[in-house]
Amino acid sequence: MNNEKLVKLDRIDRKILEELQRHGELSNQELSERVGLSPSPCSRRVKALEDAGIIVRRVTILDHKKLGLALTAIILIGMDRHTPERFEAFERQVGEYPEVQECYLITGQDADYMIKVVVPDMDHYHEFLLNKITRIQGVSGVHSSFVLRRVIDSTALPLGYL
Amino acid sequence: MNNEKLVKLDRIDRKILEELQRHGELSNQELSERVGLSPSPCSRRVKALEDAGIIVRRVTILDHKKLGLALTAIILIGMDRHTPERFEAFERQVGEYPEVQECYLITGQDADYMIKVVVPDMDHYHEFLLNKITRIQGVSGVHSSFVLRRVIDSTALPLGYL
DNA sequence: AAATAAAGCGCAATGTGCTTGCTAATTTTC
DNA sequence: GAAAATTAGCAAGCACATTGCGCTTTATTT
Repeated sequence: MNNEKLVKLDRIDRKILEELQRHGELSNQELSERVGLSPSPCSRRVKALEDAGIIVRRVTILDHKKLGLALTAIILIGMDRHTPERFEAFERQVGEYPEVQECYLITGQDADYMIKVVVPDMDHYHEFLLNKITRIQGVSGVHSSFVLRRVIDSTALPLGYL
Repeated sequence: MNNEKLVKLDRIDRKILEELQRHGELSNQELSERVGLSPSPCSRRVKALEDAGIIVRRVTILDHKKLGLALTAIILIGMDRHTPERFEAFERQVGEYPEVQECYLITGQDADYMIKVVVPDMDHYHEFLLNKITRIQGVSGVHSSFVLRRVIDSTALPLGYL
């Protein structure tokens, strides 16, 4: 549970992570075959990776189009004052909105936050922006971009550096 | 496998999706309890949601800091010419780089692509930008921002609109 | 409104896969 | 190079997922 430094990972651990990041549905049996291990040590390694906090959680990815959520927006947001109170209030408020999938505090003179928002269509986006984002105290500048095509949409980390 | 219109989803289906998008590790047994169903119909519903393509895939989320991947960058990229060949070449090339977690073709006059990149540190980022991104044919403008804090980092879709 | 058709739930049983203890082998350390 | 520690593999016990089936509930039709 601590945020301490890197745990030692051998080649098999990396293989396990590589497989699981892309195929979270894999049974332990199939995973063990792919990494060249028998089921029991494979299961133990996965558990160790979970306990070490390297494996954070498992999630299920849904199809937004099939759920009627066709519009994804990237919004760059600037704040009027860079005080902790402003930031805290913004972050607390943004956390209340399920439409916000990602929110990062970023560097750069153009914006303080970058958020990714998923909504059904442009009407809902407009409503979201006006009634939710621009209403938050301290939001001074907003610049919207819309996703035309998802070229890459992954959660996988590059494990080649380890 | 088709991209046809929305399948009808009742309240229980939505509950299942709501649980699974946040807790992909849930056993069918525990899921069934949470949505107020016995295991068998719950399993059948999940399978139906998979077959309908609403459940796309399961993934495992890893801890980047523990893996020594401390730097996340948001890069806005402009292209010199807006021709299909340019776009195709860029997208093909970017797909080769495991550091790129997301890549979206977006609207806006400032940029054509927004990509999210994960690397160990600033040195590696610099190298990545110079040797990989700016080398791609047609890349004319690049603007980098760096993630200072991950306020929200989720893959969950807002299911309240259904 | 009554009857029929359709869809979905729950129970039970079967089969598969996960997990834990233990022994042997491999790797690491001094 | 020897001892100690870590880790793989085997086997067994156990838990869970899944499939068939009868029944209830909902939807449809006349």
